[in-house]
Amino acid sequence: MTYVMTSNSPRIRMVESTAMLLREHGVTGTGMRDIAEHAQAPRGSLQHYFPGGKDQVVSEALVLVGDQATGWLAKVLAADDPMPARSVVAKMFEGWQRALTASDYLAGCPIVATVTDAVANDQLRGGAAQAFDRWAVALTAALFRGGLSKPRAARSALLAISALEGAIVLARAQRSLTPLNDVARELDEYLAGVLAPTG
Amino acid sequence: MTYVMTSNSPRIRMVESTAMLLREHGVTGTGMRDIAEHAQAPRGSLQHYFPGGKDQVVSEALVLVGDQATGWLAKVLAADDPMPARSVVAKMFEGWQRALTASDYLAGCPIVATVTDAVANDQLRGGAAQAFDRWAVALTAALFRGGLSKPRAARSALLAISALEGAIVLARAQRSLTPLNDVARELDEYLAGVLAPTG
DNA sequence: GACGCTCTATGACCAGTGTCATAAGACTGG
DNA sequence: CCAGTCTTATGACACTGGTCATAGAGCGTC
Repeated sequence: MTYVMTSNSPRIRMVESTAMLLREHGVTGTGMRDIAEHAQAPRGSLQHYFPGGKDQVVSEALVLVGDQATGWLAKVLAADDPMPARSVVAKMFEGWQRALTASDYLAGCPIVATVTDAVANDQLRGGAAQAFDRWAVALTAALFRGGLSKPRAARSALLAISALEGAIVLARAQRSLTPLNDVARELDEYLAGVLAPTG
Repeated sequence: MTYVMTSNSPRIRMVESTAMLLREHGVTGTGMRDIAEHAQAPRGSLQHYFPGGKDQVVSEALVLVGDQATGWLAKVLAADDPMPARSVVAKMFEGWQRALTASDYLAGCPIVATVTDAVANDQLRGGAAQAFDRWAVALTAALFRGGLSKPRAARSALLAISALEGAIVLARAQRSLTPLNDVARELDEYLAGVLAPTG
């Protein structure tokens, strides 16, 4: 699989490569040599830019994916007319449907991968928690602007993220979009109910 | 952490140990030596009982957790009076809340762990898919008996499993039950809406 | 008792890991 | 031009991974 690198800086390239490799192989499955090779950078540069070792590279990769997740939500928030909550969630799912088919169901969420095989590592676990939190905060804001009450938006964001993450895992296991589609549909129905005037 | 082994058979003990270790360390993070040690069995026995190597042990562990997941759902189905759908889902979440606090947020779902760092391994990926499928089928039946229509029960089961799995990951990352609680609450509301006569 | 089978036990091998050490290149400021 | 710093490049180390090979117990059967 070929990836398009967005930067010429070796440092950034390595962080991006780490994020990509994490998706398919997890933390323990991704070696420092793999990262260097994928980023087309020498192994020595890894040591140079990331004296904190593997933990540092992975941590920065988590920050990067946090940026990506919150990035388009920030755009949605900055748009002139508010996007309805149901559309926000729907678009989030669509993005992952594309990602899954494009990677032949190999790519998953790097944050989930980090949690599942590095819970015991406080630095990485904390980084994952922070990434989730940033995502949840951004989505909460978007859902609030999209018509949900504040406390409801927070809980709905948590539900949407959880359901999405779980559905991604199911979809990868079955190599099928069905879980993602079904979950998106029921989630939409839930949102419709929550948004209904008959609160 | 001490686990209670349910069997004296070394073979079964090793499969059980594998399932337990998978929860905290994932596939790549769990070594054959770890399994043997945890099961208090010699390394040679692993080779003897599982000539298929690590893949075989992990696969059998996945079958085991599939059994556990479908086990109590079968009991629910066999009960005289049907358990309402909302209660079924609620109880599923409660079980995981206990598991998380008991393990200090270290233990996750072995199936998720397998998918996240062994997607490329067809045998393991297939085993995970099968475990998910058995679970979904059993839960669908329980939800159907609990008051949902057949097609709705299938999609709701997918949503519930996805949301649960995702919430487990979030909870482990944050070392908090909040995601699990919030997700359970919103899921319950969704089920209430789905069950409402005003379809 | 000797055989055969199941199971236990241990040592070795090779490929892989993250990290360290060291040196060579590249490029800027004087 | 040359000194100094940033970056690249490679080799080595200590360790762990799964697997293979082989031998040793335990035990029932002919």
